[in-house]
Amino acid sequence: MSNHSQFKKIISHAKEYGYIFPSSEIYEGLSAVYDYGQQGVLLKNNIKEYWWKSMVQLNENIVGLDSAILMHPTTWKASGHVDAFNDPLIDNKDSNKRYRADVLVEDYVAKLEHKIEKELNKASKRFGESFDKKQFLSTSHRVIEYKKKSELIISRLSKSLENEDFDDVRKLIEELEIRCPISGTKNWSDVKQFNLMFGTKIGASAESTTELYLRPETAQGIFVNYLNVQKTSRMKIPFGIAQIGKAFRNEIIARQFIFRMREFEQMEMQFFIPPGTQKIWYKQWKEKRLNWHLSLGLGDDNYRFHDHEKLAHYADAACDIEFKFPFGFKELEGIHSRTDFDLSNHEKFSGKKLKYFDTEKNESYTPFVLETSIGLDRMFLAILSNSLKEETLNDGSQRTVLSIPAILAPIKVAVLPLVNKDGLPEIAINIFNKLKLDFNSSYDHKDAIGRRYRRQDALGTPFCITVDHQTLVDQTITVRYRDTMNQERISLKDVSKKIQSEVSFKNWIKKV
RNA sequence: GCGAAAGUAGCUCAGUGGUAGAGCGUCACCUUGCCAAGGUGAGGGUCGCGGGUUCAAAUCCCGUCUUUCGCUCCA
Repeated sequence: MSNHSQFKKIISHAKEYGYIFPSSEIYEGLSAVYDYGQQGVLLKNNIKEYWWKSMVQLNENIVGLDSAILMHPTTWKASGHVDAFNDPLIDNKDSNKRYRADVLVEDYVAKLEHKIEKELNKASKRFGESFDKKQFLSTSHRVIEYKKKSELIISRLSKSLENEDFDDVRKLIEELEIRCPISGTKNWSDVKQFNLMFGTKIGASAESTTELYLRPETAQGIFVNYLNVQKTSRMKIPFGIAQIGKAFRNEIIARQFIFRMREFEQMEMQFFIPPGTQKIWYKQWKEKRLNWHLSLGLGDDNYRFHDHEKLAHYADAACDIEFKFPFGFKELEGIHSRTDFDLSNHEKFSGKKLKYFDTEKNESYTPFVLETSIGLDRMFLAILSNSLKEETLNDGSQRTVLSIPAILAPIKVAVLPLVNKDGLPEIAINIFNKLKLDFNSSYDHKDAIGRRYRRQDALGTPFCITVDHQTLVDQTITVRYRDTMNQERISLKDVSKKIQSEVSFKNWIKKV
């Protein structure tokens, strides 16, 4: 099956079996927004729980947090998002290429600087040892002209950007006769401001409203609370704060099903460490996080690290754990050494001291931060796309199976009477009523047993318990396994224990 | 945002100007079957939406929305 058709198959399977629906579908949908259905919400919750337990429950020095989506607007100035998430963009109408308008101008200025360098080199060759760089720079007409020009351009650009005068940015590009590197033409569109953050308002009356943003990342809720948590939990550095929550980004193009959405969910852990130790912790968390992924058994070859060369405004080291999606290796989780960028900026903007007093070192400092940030929806997609298989069995028949790792499977067990008579349904319902106290279970008596097995396969249910006539005689049932299709006869009283061992956190995380 | 393709039942799709179809799935009844596709019946669609051309539009034209792919952009 080609990757493309495999991906389409995943999308339709997700809808058909209640995992994911397009948002507001009866109104023709909303671009790049999706809803999680009855199966999807269970899978999603199970992913969250597996992550949460691995972070918070297993680590004495990591605690949780659930901060609000709405935050004080200054938060986003301090975090750098107001600047970094605001790009003036311009399109060339001939090549249909989009550029950052400010980058186009800056490239032009860089060319001027380059010309100055050239003049310098030429002159230095001409004058030999007697060349006085300083004097040349201050006397060469050409150099002075270039310098003046570039200074003028830069000051005009920054002034226009500051005043959000995008017409002038466009005028500047036209006056400088900047051409598109692809088409070579000067046929430019208007400059448009793209704010990657969603704006909203608080307050009911028009006069009293305050402009707010929906958070573009959950991390800042952790940063502004780190001292609250540290003081009330008696945590000592190094310690971490974990959080799962929604974030919003007004992506220009959101695509590829739930891979890039405008509303998405993150699972983040910010780890607070002494300055200078970030390299050690970076390495350690890279390893830990990869092992967490591998524990789910989706295939070791489906993961790889991708180190960032271009770093975000807050990082001094960063990498992704990439997963092999149907459309190629793509980011699943990011591990970033965020330095003290966020905390020291929050100190600056809030005027509040966010220093930690280290009793061992007997000094106070602004902690550095090591971040692990995983896209929950991407994790969901990774599992879904990896699990969906079309098998051809020995007898030539087809089987669609969703081999979701048992610990994450939405429904753990289905209880099925072999036939819908002879008292078998009553026994099966009894078993179901007991099992549902511990597991998400389902009961089904409709259609032939084989078909019911296949139905559960497509839903991703790892275990089926079948009650047959022998159950009446010796109190045994059969457990039928989704992935192997094998059956095993066990005593009725061992059923719960059996399922428990297959889906227990202890047994899964042990595989790390 | 640009370009290409697509949108008809829950899913996959046929239908290319003349009464809206199939397979699978769903529901009911029969069949009591250990790995899909037994029988009978039922339900489900103003053919993405809006406009136009026409005696007549799922079908032709225009616009629009949504999705996939390619470019582009992006923590």
